[in-house]
Amino acid sequence: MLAQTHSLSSKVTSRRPVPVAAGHGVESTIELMGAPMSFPRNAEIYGEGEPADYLYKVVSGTVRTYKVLADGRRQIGAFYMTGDVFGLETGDEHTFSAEAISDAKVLVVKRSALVALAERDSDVARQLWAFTGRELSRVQDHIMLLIKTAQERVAGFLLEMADRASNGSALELPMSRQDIADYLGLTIETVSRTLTILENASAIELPSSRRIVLRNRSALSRLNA
Amino acid sequence: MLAQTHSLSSKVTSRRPVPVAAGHGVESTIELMGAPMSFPRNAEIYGEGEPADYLYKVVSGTVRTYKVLADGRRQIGAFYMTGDVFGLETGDEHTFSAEAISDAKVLVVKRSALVALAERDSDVARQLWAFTGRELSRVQDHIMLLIKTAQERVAGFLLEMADRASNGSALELPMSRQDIADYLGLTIETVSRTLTILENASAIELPSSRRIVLRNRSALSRLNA
DNA sequence: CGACCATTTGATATGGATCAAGCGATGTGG
DNA sequence: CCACATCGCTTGATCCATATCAAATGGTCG
Repeated sequence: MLAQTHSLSSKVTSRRPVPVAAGHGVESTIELMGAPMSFPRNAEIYGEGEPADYLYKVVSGTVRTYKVLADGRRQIGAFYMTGDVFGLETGDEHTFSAEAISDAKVLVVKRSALVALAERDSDVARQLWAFTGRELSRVQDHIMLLIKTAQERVAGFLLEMADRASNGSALELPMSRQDIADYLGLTIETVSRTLTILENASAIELPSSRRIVLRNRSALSRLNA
Repeated sequence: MLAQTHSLSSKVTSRRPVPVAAGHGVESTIELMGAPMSFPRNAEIYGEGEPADYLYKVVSGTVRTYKVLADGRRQIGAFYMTGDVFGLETGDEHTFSAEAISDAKVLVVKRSALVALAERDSDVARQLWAFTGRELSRVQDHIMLLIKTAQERVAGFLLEMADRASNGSALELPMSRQDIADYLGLTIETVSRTLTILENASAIELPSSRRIVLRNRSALSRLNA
């Protein structure tokens, strides 16, 4: 837990009028009800086991969620980028911790407000469900990555990132090798070596360590098994 | 796809009156609306990519869900036992296939019926959401298993099964070593060897291959990291 | 420029996979 | 009722992908 623990109680009462009618989903509701907050690089947004009173939507920057095992192994559950919603739980505690990877702005919404809204507005209810459903299928895909070889994992990771955060075929990674390794269940050395192999196979280019150009997507897809 | 593809259209129109009022959840609704069906050992219940028009609740027996990669590797997503709900999707296709591990009876409910009900009954809506949420946290736990050592995975698996399907410390496994291996991301040989190691460490006893007695849960928990 | 941190590269170790054989339970036909 | 085939499981021997340990390189910031 960092110094930057947020006390939202005041901020969350939105400055703009709360939405009333049905017919529009949570997306806009979050925009309307969300209180903007900023977190510096590596700041904790919430910790595993803390009450899940808020959900979040990334405005800018990138967020990682993770768990640490007793012996220090860390597993990153997901990376969230602009537009992604995270921190929504059906239980009352966060099951992962969340940190800003880079300086990040997020909208923060009180969960109880949305749940109350969902009571009356079945559109909102459906969208809350849909968020959890999307998360579920993301995690299922993640499992399919974790049973593959190192090359397949790294290729899959690059394709996933390209789908989400690329302009054309150039890719600017916000996260470190350690983050990638902990997401893929590999070591930084293996991630680094694998990237070199992919570069030598001219599937990618590495102008700098955080910048990756996908030269041959079909080769990557093939590797992705 | 097996011969036993089910055409439910007729059966699903329930013989008992459809529930009316709010205040009770999906659980009882499934009991009321569900059409009982039986699947023999190894029968397919649904296939990956098929329309997810129904959801299921296990009455007896055990069900596995799985995906197969291009090269034949199979990953089992989950085992569902008596009382468990499976096959509920937020999208319109099943993301995994489902098969009966042993002869199984399930209740089958048309998803559209529940979704329609959820429109009016926020209790039902909340429970649909909760099912997906429970599934999500199961899959997240599964990920945490997959990054561990073989001993930790097997120990974790045994503890999980004990929590769900044991009378006292005796455990009757409905699934084969191959199923366990494909759930844990290991080979059958490694599963078998690991069980032997746990037996030699007197953490468990193996009266027969499908019967396992947990002798020392805290040792298993310790292994579970 | 120099210190620091992230990343890459190299050398070696090892956990689990693979290949292969043996074993025990279950079922079938003679 | 027994011989034998079959199938699932265990055990053994070897191999290999990735981890671990260690050093070199590069990029960033004072």
